[in-house]
Amino acid sequence: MPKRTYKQHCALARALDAVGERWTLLLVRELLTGPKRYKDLQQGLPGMGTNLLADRLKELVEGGLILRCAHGYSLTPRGAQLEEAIIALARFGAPLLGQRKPDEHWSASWNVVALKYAFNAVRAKTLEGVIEYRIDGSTVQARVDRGTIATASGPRWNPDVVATADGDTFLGIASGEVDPDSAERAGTLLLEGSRRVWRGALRAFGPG
Amino acid sequence: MPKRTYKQHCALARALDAVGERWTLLLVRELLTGPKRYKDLQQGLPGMGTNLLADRLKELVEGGLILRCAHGYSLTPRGAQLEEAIIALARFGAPLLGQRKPDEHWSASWNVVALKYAFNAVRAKTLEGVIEYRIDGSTVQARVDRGTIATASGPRWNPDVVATADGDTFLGIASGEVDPDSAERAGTLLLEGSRRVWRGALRAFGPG
DNA sequence: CGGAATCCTCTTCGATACTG
DNA sequence: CAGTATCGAAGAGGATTCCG
Repeated sequence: MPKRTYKQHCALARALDAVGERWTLLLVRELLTGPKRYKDLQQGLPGMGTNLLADRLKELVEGGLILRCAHGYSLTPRGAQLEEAIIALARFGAPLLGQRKPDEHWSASWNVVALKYAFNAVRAKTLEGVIEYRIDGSTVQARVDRGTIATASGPRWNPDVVATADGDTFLGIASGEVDPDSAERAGTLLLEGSRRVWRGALRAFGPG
Repeated sequence: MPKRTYKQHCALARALDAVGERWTLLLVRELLTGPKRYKDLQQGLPGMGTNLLADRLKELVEGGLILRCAHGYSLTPRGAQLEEAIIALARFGAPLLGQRKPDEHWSASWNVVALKYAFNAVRAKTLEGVIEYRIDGSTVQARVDRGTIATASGPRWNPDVVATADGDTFLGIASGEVDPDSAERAGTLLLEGSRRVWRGALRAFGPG
């Protein structure tokens, strides 16, 4: 099996040899929020052939980027180093998001990554606290402290404010098409806890 | 032409829809150092079919990432936004570089990108000045000022120090396999100008 | 000569069916 | 549940040819 390579002595080409094939970075994105089973990966990657998923998993294990574990597959520390590149790519792709098309898939867990790329360290300078997002039944947390951010895919920290809404409402707020105050009055967005932290979060994660 | 897409409402998937196909990011890398003609691109991307290059160029023009210009093709401001993602990927790929294999291509112009990803803002805090690298006849400059870096693919600024060597010597120094002082004594590395700035550059760009 | 379009072969992808 | 096997469709790679 002569694996296809660019044959360039270049760091970018090497990275693309390792993770540049179709589906690979999306697979890593799935594992960025914690270990996943084969079945969960399939559901998070609709359209990916099951043989291809098996192939990619094998490649990534051989490359030392992921690990077989009791609960399926998880990222190694080396694999987790891809987070920065994924965030940078996502930041580039964000302006292309537009409105969600009817045939497009969407998963609440992708918001963990979204929080990171949307996070604006400069505007978050004065923000400190934990924001908990409850989206379509799943929980995502962001912990902001002195211009840095940490995220979690479940309830890890004690939240200062809890925001509950369905996916479309959050997507609308994130894109700037939905006004948070209006959504709250309309009852599609429910806020519990510190208003001050919530307003800071809007500043840190909002568009523009 | 139904273009292949991941059909996910996710910023990473959107980015990969736009630039995730084979060769695309390497093509953008070529243009990061300035406008290039079709022929130059072919030479910088050995192994890429000419039809594929034409297709990719068309896609990128349609996507607003590159522009036809008098001298061939150049990046638009939007296309230049890919630099951060490319640097992040290259930083991930750098540990995979190893030694240059005999069948691997290498181009001096790739060092412009390399300087950026290898640049360590923390260690460069006290460095200020312009370093000029002359590699196999081509000139690359790095301008460091208060922890920030700018690069140029030709002689744009007045250099504080000029380092002249062949590609293998620079690759060896970058990977830590060649000691700069030994290389200088051996005559494979020639330094002209400020020793202080050179030592600072070694700290800012060196491995480890 | 630079800048492609065409043709043909080979590999990879994606979907479905199948197995331990 | 976690994969393997199969096969048609799409994409990639190389050579050649065409066009201005």
